[in-house]
Amino acid sequence: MRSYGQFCGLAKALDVVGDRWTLLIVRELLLQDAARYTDLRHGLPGIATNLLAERLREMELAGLVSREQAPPPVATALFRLTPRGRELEPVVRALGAWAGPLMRQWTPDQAFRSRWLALPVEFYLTDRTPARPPVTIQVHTGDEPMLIETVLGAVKARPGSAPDADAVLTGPPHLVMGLLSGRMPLATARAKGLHFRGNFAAVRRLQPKR
Amino acid sequence: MRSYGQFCGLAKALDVVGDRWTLLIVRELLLQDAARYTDLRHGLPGIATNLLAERLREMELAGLVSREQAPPPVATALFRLTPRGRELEPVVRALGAWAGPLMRQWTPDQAFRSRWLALPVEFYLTDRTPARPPVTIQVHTGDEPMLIETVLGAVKARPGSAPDADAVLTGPPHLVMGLLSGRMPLATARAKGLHFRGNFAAVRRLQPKR
DNA sequence: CGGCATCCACAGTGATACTG
DNA sequence: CAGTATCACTGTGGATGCCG
Repeated sequence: MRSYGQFCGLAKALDVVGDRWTLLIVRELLLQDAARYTDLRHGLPGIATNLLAERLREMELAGLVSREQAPPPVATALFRLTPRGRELEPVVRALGAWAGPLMRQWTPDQAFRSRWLALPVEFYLTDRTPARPPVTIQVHTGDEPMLIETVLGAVKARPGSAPDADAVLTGPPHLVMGLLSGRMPLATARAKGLHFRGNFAAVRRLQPKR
Repeated sequence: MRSYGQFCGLAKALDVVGDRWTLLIVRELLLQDAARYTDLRHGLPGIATNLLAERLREMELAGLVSREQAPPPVATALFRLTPRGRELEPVVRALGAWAGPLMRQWTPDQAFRSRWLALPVEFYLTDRTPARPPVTIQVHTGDEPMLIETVLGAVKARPGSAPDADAVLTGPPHLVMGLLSGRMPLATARAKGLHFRGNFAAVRRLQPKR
């Protein structure tokens, strides 16, 4: 991208991360820690492969991303965020928070990956009663099952399944998020097509921060 | 800009503010409150006039900006941020903070506007001893003189001159910021071409937050 | 002068095909 | 799997013109 040529922090930051796709690549690497090229492609539906290659090169040059050759069993390149790249987390967080009101509708033409749930869940949810025994919520939405767990007051999300989860949510992502955030009552979510099974108290443990 | 088509907060936010120049227009309106088209052009060196017009139209449509017809003495359109637009301040702040390390060099080919000082000053500086009488620092750098003042523990910056300022700084912007942030010792700044006059204790009142 | 619209050369983007 | 190559298309920036 052409530089703005302005001596201003915002402009300088955008000179580096303002390119199309760049911050979404940061998102994927915040979520995956180390990712192969193909993992990134899967997490970035819509990206052209040449653009992904070009962005990774630029981001490596800018010191945001490191590329390492994985040991023989894998024998492929792994991409990670450098510490400097990980410092973009507050930027991703701020943009995500701002987008909250834009996330109440979902249409099937919008691509969705289950892992993306982890960002809003970990950034904006907290455990209302951290002293009580931890809970596990199974979520079926998107491309792979996800687990949401309370850990020492925080809420974590990761891909996985737990047959003994306290609650199981199945349905489109905006209903899942509406319910998890406490914004949408269970009855409403159900009426709109969410399937819920288990102990709803486990869901009520979650609460937006602040 | 073409939509990413992803149901993800970050992607949705970038669908709205990811266009080139959009966040810089937000910056100008955070700094100026109400700005005429020409003010915006001056604050956005390098922007093509058709692009500014197009962005303003898009931002109005997205609910970020409002356009009002100023009363007869001015008789021109004034642009403001809507409340929704002003909620982008944390995004601008996060990107600006991330850019900190990129702001230590300045070359004359980089455009600079004195008003831009207000963002780092008000976001990241605080008054070390708020109980003591307020201080005023006059800064000469960029296109117009600026005043930096301590107000109830906060630090404010605005265009203007005060003949009785406690301190006067004259020189290139990176030296001014280096000195104000306390990162650069006075001797170093002077050696590099900053002119300082007055009471240095006034400058030492300022301190990066946290 | 303020507030654009138009035109043009060019750089960035995205779909597809291809390669080691 | 991990890209590179190609190419049509779109967005950008610079210049200029127009109109109240």
